[in-house]
Amino acid sequence: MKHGWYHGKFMGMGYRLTIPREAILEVLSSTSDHLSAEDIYLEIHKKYPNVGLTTVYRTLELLGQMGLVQKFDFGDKRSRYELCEGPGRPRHHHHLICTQCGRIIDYTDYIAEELKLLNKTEAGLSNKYNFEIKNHIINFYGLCEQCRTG
Amino acid sequence: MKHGWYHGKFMGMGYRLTIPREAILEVLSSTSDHLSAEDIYLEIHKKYPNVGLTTVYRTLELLGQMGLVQKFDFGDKRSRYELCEGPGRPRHHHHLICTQCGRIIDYTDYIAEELKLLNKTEAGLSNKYNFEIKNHIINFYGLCEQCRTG
DNA sequence: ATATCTGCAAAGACTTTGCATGAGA
DNA sequence: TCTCATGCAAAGTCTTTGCAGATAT
Repeated sequence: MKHGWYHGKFMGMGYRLTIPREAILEVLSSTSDHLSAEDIYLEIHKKYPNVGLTTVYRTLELLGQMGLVQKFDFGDKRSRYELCEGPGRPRHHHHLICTQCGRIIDYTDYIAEELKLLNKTEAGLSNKYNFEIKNHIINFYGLCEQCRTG
Repeated sequence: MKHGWYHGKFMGMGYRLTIPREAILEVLSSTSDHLSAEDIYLEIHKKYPNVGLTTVYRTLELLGQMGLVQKFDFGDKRSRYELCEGPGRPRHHHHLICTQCGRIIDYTDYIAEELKLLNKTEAGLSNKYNFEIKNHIINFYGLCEQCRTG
């Protein structure tokens, strides 16, 4: 088995690098979509038909704990997952979520300024609450172009 | 029936102001906790034992659409709800979420600076994507004081 | 008066758990 | 070898839906 950039991370935490785990990371790496567990399962199923949905859920949970994957709730009722780290990752981004039609727009604008503020905020919050911040989410809710006019 | 600050909003949208709806708004108004649908149901049940959980869900959905209530997902698997508007509302705040123990800390620090950035961002995004922003969420994920040391 | 809202029960959907088998280091 | 990971099936839990009766305006 070839060893990706995440190999060290797994070993370091005492986890095993298995086919399903690599497959899931591959799927997440190769898209910028916001995939649900089932999306991932179906994709993997093409290449590894014997990998079960249960394993996908368990792996996503693990990857979440490892800080490799972030879980999102966009209002449809299934969780969605995105890779946080890794080479070739799209830039840090946030989401515009249409509360009417559920459409999601990724945006990467204003990130530089935002990051400046966030870093400052994070430092202050870490200090005040003794809270170690690993990640953050910013979501904007509203109406997309179509739903505004429609 | 007395008419709260939200009466006009309901009438204006063609909705009826009913006992369960007022009761739910009252419960949400009287706490700064992040209540689940069941929390709200149980609270209301003390005073109005005949109001059903279904109605709570339906009302929260409606209030969400009206922009009065915001729905959150903090990682435990039930949705949680907070009032957005209204008199005596706690200041605009965001959340620190401990990914280990699930503890949630509200914070209101740095909001002024944040708001400045957000307004700028919102203006830019509205313009670029023709997206009408109604609301936003910022969540920080990490480890709380106890879980860091433990 | 009448369109809307509610409550109960049942269904629906996503996610988790139990347990024996299989696989990585 | 030996612990950790997987798959299947079944269970669990939150949330939604159907429908007749009740209610607000």
